[in-house]
Amino acid sequence: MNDKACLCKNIAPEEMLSIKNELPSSDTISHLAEFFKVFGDGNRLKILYYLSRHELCVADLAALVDMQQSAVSHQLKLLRLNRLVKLRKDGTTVYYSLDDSHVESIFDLALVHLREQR
Amino acid sequence: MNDKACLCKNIAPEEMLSIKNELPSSDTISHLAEFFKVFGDGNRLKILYYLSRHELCVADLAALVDMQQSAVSHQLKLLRLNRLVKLRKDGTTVYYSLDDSHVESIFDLALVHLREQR
DNA sequence: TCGTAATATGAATATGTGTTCATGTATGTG
DNA sequence: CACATACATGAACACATATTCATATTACGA
Repeated sequence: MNDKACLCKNIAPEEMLSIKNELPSSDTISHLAEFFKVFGDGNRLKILYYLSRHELCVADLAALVDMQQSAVSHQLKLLRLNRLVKLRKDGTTVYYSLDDSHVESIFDLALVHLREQR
Repeated sequence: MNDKACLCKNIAPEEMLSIKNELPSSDTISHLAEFFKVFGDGNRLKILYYLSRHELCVADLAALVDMQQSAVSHQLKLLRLNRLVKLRKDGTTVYYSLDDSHVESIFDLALVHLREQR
Protein backbone atom coordinates (compact mmCIF):
# COMPACT_ATOMS: atom_id res chain seq x y z
CA MET A 1 0.00 0.00 0.00
CA ASN A 2 1.30 3.41 -0.90
CA ASP A 3 0.85 5.13 2.43
CA LYS A 4 -2.41 6.78 1.49
CA ALA A 5 -4.96 6.80 4.23
CA CYS A 6 -8.00 4.60 4.50
CA LEU A 7 -10.22 4.86 1.47
CA CYS A 8 -13.37 4.42 3.47
CA LYS A 9 -12.79 6.93 6.21
CA ASN A 10 -14.00 4.56 8.87
CA ILE A 11 -10.56 4.16 10.35
CA ALA A 12 -8.01 6.76 11.40
CA PRO A 13 -4.80 6.91 9.33
CA GLU A 14 -2.61 6.44 12.41
CA GLU A 15 -4.53 3.35 13.43
CA MET A 16 -4.29 2.04 9.87
CA LEU A 17 -0.51 2.36 10.01
CA SER A 18 -0.16 0.86 13.47
CA ILE A 19 -2.23 -2.14 12.43
CA LYS A 20 -0.09 -2.54 9.36
CA ASN A 21 3.11 -2.31 11.36
CA GLU A 22 2.02 -4.98 13.80
CA LEU A 23 1.49 -7.55 11.08
CA PRO A 24 3.67 -10.57 11.95
CA SER A 25 6.81 -10.93 9.84
CA SER A 26 6.43 -12.50 6.42
CA ASP A 27 8.60 -15.32 7.70
CA THR A 28 6.19 -16.03 10.51
CA ILE A 29 3.25 -15.87 8.14
CA SER A 30 4.87 -18.28 5.69
CA HIS A 31 5.64 -20.74 8.46
CA LEU A 32 2.09 -20.51 9.75
CA ALA A 33 0.63 -21.09 6.30
CA GLU A 34 2.90 -24.07 5.69
CA PHE A 35 1.97 -25.50 9.04
CA PHE A 36 -1.77 -25.26 8.41
CA LYS A 37 -1.37 -26.57 4.88
CA VAL A 38 -0.20 -29.85 6.37
CA PHE A 39 -3.56 -30.24 8.11
CA GLY A 40 -5.45 -29.41 4.95
CA ASP A 41 -5.61 -32.95 3.64
CA GLY A 42 -7.93 -35.69 4.80
CA ASN A 43 -5.43 -38.51 4.43
CA ARG A 44 -2.86 -36.66 6.49
CA LEU A 45 -5.47 -35.99 9.15
CA LYS A 46 -6.29 -39.69 9.28
CA ILE A 47 -2.61 -40.55 9.60
CA LEU A 48 -2.25 -38.05 12.44
CA TYR A 49 -5.35 -39.45 14.13
CA TYR A 50 -4.07 -43.02 13.98
CA LEU A 51 -0.65 -42.00 15.24
CA SER A 52 -2.31 -40.11 18.07
CA ARG A 53 -3.78 -43.43 19.14
CA HIS A 54 -0.82 -45.75 18.65
CA GLU A 55 2.68 -46.01 17.30
CA LEU A 56 2.37 -47.71 13.90
CA CYS A 57 4.52 -49.06 11.10
CA VAL A 58 4.14 -47.79 7.55
CA ALA A 59 2.39 -50.90 6.27
CA ASP A 60 -0.22 -50.80 9.02
CA LEU A 61 -0.83 -47.12 8.43
CA ALA A 62 -1.31 -47.81 4.75
CA ALA A 63 -3.83 -50.54 5.55
CA LEU A 64 -5.71 -48.36 8.03
CA VAL A 65 -5.87 -45.28 5.85
CA ASP A 66 -6.37 -47.38 2.73
CA MET A 67 -3.54 -45.81 0.78
CA GLN A 68 -0.62 -47.32 -1.06
CA GLN A 69 2.58 -47.70 0.91
CA SER A 70 4.36 -45.26 -1.34
CA ALA A 71 1.77 -42.55 -0.87
CA VAL A 72 1.93 -43.00 2.90
CA SER A 73 5.71 -42.71 2.83
CA HIS A 74 5.48 -39.47 0.89
CA GLN A 75 3.03 -38.02 3.38
CA LEU A 76 5.03 -39.21 6.37
CA LYS A 77 8.03 -37.40 4.98
CA LEU A 78 6.04 -34.18 4.84
CA LEU A 79 4.81 -34.71 8.38
CA ARG A 80 8.36 -35.36 9.51
CA LEU A 81 9.63 -32.19 7.86
CA ASN A 82 6.99 -30.30 9.79
CA ARG A 83 8.03 -32.03 13.02
CA LEU A 84 4.60 -33.51 13.56
CA VAL A 85 5.71 -37.13 13.64
CA LYS A 86 8.87 -38.96 14.62
CA LEU A 87 10.20 -42.38 13.71
CA ARG A 88 11.89 -45.32 15.35
CA LYS A 89 13.56 -48.05 13.32
CA ASP A 90 13.56 -51.71 14.23
CA GLY A 91 15.21 -53.88 11.64
CA THR A 92 13.60 -53.13 8.32
CA THR A 93 10.38 -51.81 9.76
CA VAL A 94 9.92 -48.18 10.73
CA TYR A 95 7.54 -47.16 13.49
CA TYR A 96 6.00 -43.71 13.44
CA SER A 97 4.40 -41.79 16.28
CA LEU A 98 3.21 -38.26 17.03
CA ASP A 99 5.91 -35.74 17.82
CA ASP A 100 3.80 -32.79 18.87
CA SER A 101 1.67 -32.22 21.89
CA HIS A 102 -0.36 -29.46 20.25
CA VAL A 103 -1.82 -31.49 17.42
CA GLU A 104 -4.76 -32.72 19.43
CA SER A 105 -5.47 -29.29 20.94
CA ILE A 106 -5.55 -27.82 17.45
CA PHE A 107 -7.92 -30.54 16.29
CA ASP A 108 -10.18 -29.84 19.23
CA LEU A 109 -10.37 -26.13 18.53
CA ALA A 110 -11.16 -26.74 14.89
CA LEU A 111 -13.89 -29.19 15.83
CA VAL A 112 -15.40 -26.64 18.19
CA HIS A 113 -15.48 -24.15 15.33
CA LEU A 114 -17.17 -26.64 13.02
CA ARG A 115 -19.73 -27.67 15.61
CA GLU A 116 -20.68 -24.09 16.46
CA GLN A 117 -20.93 -22.77 12.95
CA ARG A 118 -22.68 -25.45 10.91
CA MET B 1 -8.03 -52.48 4.97
CA ASN B 2 -9.19 -56.03 4.66
CA ASP B 3 -9.62 -56.88 8.31
CA LYS B 4 -6.29 -58.63 8.59
CA ALA B 5 -4.45 -57.99 11.78
CA CYS B 6 -1.45 -55.77 12.26
CA LEU B 7 1.43 -56.72 10.03
CA CYS B 8 4.02 -55.75 12.56
CA LYS B 9 2.69 -57.59 15.59
CA ASN B 10 3.33 -54.66 17.87
CA ILE B 11 -0.36 -53.99 18.31
CA ALA B 12 -3.18 -56.34 19.27
CA PRO B 13 -5.80 -57.04 16.58
CA GLU B 14 -8.66 -55.93 18.84
CA GLU B 15 -6.93 -52.63 19.56
CA MET B 16 -6.27 -52.18 15.86
CA LEU B 17 -9.97 -52.54 15.14
CA SER B 18 -11.09 -50.31 17.97
CA ILE B 19 -8.72 -47.57 16.83
CA LYS B 20 -10.04 -47.95 13.32
CA ASN B 21 -13.64 -47.80 14.48
CA GLU B 22 -13.08 -44.63 16.46
CA LEU B 23 -11.82 -42.72 13.44
CA PRO B 24 -14.03 -39.64 13.06
CA SER B 25 -16.56 -39.85 10.24
CA SER B 26 -15.31 -39.07 6.75
CA ASP B 27 -17.64 -36.09 6.81
CA THR B 28 -15.96 -34.71 9.90
CA ILE B 29 -12.55 -35.33 8.40
CA SER B 30 -13.45 -33.57 5.16
CA HIS B 31 -14.78 -30.58 7.07
CA LEU B 32 -11.65 -30.44 9.18
CA ALA B 33 -9.39 -30.61 6.14
CA GLU B 34 -11.37 -27.90 4.36
CA PHE B 35 -11.21 -25.74 7.44
CA PHE B 36 -7.43 -26.02 7.80
CA LYS B 37 -6.94 -25.54 4.08
CA VAL B 38 -8.35 -22.05 4.50
CA PHE B 39 -5.49 -21.18 6.85
CA GLY B 40 -2.92 -22.64 4.49
CA ASP B 41 -2.37 -19.46 2.52
CA GLY B 42 -0.33 -16.45 3.55
CA ASN B 43 -2.61 -13.88 1.97
CA ARG B 44 -5.65 -15.31 3.71
CA LEU B 45 -3.76 -15.29 7.00
CA LYS B 46 -2.93 -11.61 6.49
CA ILE B 47 -6.55 -10.82 5.71
CA LEU B 48 -7.62 -12.64 8.87
CA TYR B 49 -5.01 -10.80 10.90
CA TYR B 50 -6.13 -7.39 9.65
CA LEU B 51 -9.78 -8.22 10.23
CA SER B 52 -8.89 -9.37 13.73
CA ARG B 53 -7.66 -5.83 14.35
CA HIS B 54 -10.36 -3.78 12.66
CA GLU B 55 -13.43 -3.95 10.47
CA LEU B 56 -12.27 -3.05 6.96
CA CYS B 57 -13.66 -2.45 3.50
CA VAL B 58 -12.46 -4.45 0.52
CA ALA B 59 -10.38 -1.65 -0.97
CA ASP B 60 -8.51 -1.05 2.29
CA LEU B 61 -7.85 -4.74 2.71
CA ALA B 62 -6.48 -4.88 -0.81
CA ALA B 63 -4.17 -1.95 -0.06
CA LEU B 64 -2.99 -3.45 3.23
CA VAL B 65 -2.37 -6.94 1.91
CA ASP B 66 -1.09 -5.58 -1.40
CA MET B 67 -3.40 -7.63 -3.58
CA GLN B 68 -5.77 -6.70 -6.36
CA GLN B 69 -9.32 -5.98 -5.34
CA SER B 70 -10.55 -8.94 -7.36
CA ALA B 71 -8.20 -11.39 -5.67
CA VAL B 72 -9.26 -10.10 -2.26
CA SER B 73 -12.91 -10.54 -3.17
CA HIS B 74 -12.29 -14.12 -4.20
CA GLN B 75 -10.53 -14.88 -0.93
CA LEU B 76 -13.19 -13.12 1.12
CA LYS B 77 -15.81 -15.30 -0.50
CA LEU B 78 -13.89 -18.39 0.57
CA LEU B 79 -13.55 -17.03 4.10
CA ARG B 80 -17.27 -16.26 4.16
CA LEU B 81 -18.17 -19.77 3.02
CA ASN B 82 -16.12 -21.09 5.91
CA ARG B 83 -17.87 -18.69 8.29
CA LEU B 84 -14.65 -17.03 9.30
CA VAL B 85 -15.68 -13.51 8.29
CA LYS B 86 -18.95 -11.65 8.03
CA LEU B 87 -19.93 -8.56 6.08
CA ARG B 88 -21.92 -5.38 6.54
CA LYS B 89 -22.98 -3.24 3.60
CA ASP B 90 -23.15 0.55 3.65
CA GLY B 91 -24.03 2.02 0.28
CA THR B 92 -21.65 0.62 -2.26
CA THR B 93 -18.95 -0.24 0.21
CA VAL B 94 -18.80 -3.57 2.03
CA TYR B 95 -17.19 -3.86 5.45
CA TYR B 96 -15.76 -7.18 6.56
CA SER B 97 -14.95 -8.36 10.05
CA LEU B 98 -14.04 -11.57 11.82
CA ASP B 99 -16.90 -13.96 12.50
CA ASP B 100 -15.17 -16.51 14.66
CA SER B 101 -13.86 -16.33 18.17
CA HIS B 102 -11.56 -19.32 17.72
CA VAL B 103 -9.40 -17.94 14.94
CA GLU B 104 -7.01 -16.21 17.28
CA SER B 105 -6.76 -19.20 19.63
CA ILE B 106 -5.88 -21.40 16.69
CA PHE B 107 -3.22 -18.94 15.56
CA ASP B 108 -1.76 -18.90 19.03
CA LEU B 109 -1.52 -22.68 19.25
CA ALA B 110 0.14 -22.87 15.85
CA LEU B 111 2.63 -20.19 16.86
CA VAL B 112 3.45 -22.12 20.01
CA HIS B 113 4.13 -25.17 17.86
CA LEU B 114 6.41 -23.23 15.54
CA ARG B 115 8.28 -21.58 18.38
CA GLU B 116 8.90 -24.85 20.17
CA GLN B 117 9.94 -26.92 17.22
CA ARG B 118 12.21 -24.73 15.14
C1' DT C 1 26.45 -63.43 -0.79
C1' DC C 2 21.88 -63.88 -2.56
C1' DG C 3 17.28 -63.09 -1.94
C1' DT C 4 13.55 -61.02 0.39
C1' DA C 5 10.93 -57.72 3.16
C1' DA C 6 9.95 -52.95 4.52
C1' DT C 7 10.36 -48.51 3.36
C1' DA C 8 12.00 -44.42 0.65
C1' DT C 9 12.50 -41.83 -3.47
C1' DG C 10 12.13 -39.76 -8.26
C1' DA C 11 9.58 -38.85 -12.36
C1' DA C 12 5.24 -38.48 -14.44
C1' DT C 13 0.50 -37.41 -14.35
C1' DA C 14 -3.85 -35.70 -12.94
C1' DT C 15 -6.18 -32.65 -10.23
C1' DG C 16 -6.57 -28.52 -7.30
C1' DT C 17 -5.68 -23.68 -6.21
C1' DG C 18 -4.69 -18.56 -6.57
C1' DT C 19 -4.37 -14.84 -9.43
C1' DT C 20 -5.50 -12.00 -13.35
C1' DC C 21 -8.37 -9.98 -16.71
C1' DA C 22 -12.62 -8.70 -18.39
C1' DT C 23 -17.03 -7.90 -17.22
C1' DG C 24 -21.33 -7.94 -14.36
C1' DT C 25 -24.16 -5.96 -10.61
C1' DA C 26 -25.75 -2.83 -7.26
C1' DT C 27 -25.89 1.69 -5.26
C1' DG C 28 -25.34 6.45 -5.07
C1' DT C 29 -25.06 11.19 -7.52
C1' DG C 30 -25.50 14.90 -10.90
C1' DC D 1 -31.47 8.66 -16.81
C1' DA D 2 -26.50 8.54 -17.44
C1' DC D 3 -22.52 7.85 -15.11
C1' DA D 4 -19.26 6.69 -11.48
C1' DT D 5 -17.93 3.90 -7.55
C1' DA D 6 -17.28 -0.32 -4.92
C1' DC D 7 -17.46 -4.85 -5.14
C1' DA D 8 -18.49 -9.63 -7.12
C1' DT D 9 -18.04 -13.12 -10.52
C1' DG D 10 -16.57 -16.27 -14.38
C1' DA D 11 -13.12 -18.00 -17.42
C1' DA D 12 -8.40 -18.75 -18.33
C1' DC D 13 -3.86 -19.46 -16.99
C1' DA D 14 0.15 -20.65 -14.22
C1' DC D 15 1.62 -23.10 -10.53
C1' DA D 16 1.31 -26.35 -6.62
C1' DT D 17 0.06 -30.79 -4.78
C1' DA D 18 -1.19 -35.85 -4.20
C1' DT D 19 -0.95 -40.07 -6.10
C1' DT D 20 0.96 -43.75 -8.90
C1' DC D 21 4.47 -46.52 -10.89
C1' DA D 22 8.93 -48.05 -11.15
C1' DT D 23 12.99 -48.42 -8.84
C1' DA D 24 16.42 -47.58 -5.12
C1' DT D 25 17.91 -48.43 -0.40
C1' DT D 26 18.49 -50.75 3.86
C1' DA D 27 18.52 -54.57 6.94
C1' DC D 28 17.91 -59.24 7.78
C1' DG D 29 18.14 -64.35 7.13
C1' DA D 30 19.41 -68.62 4.64
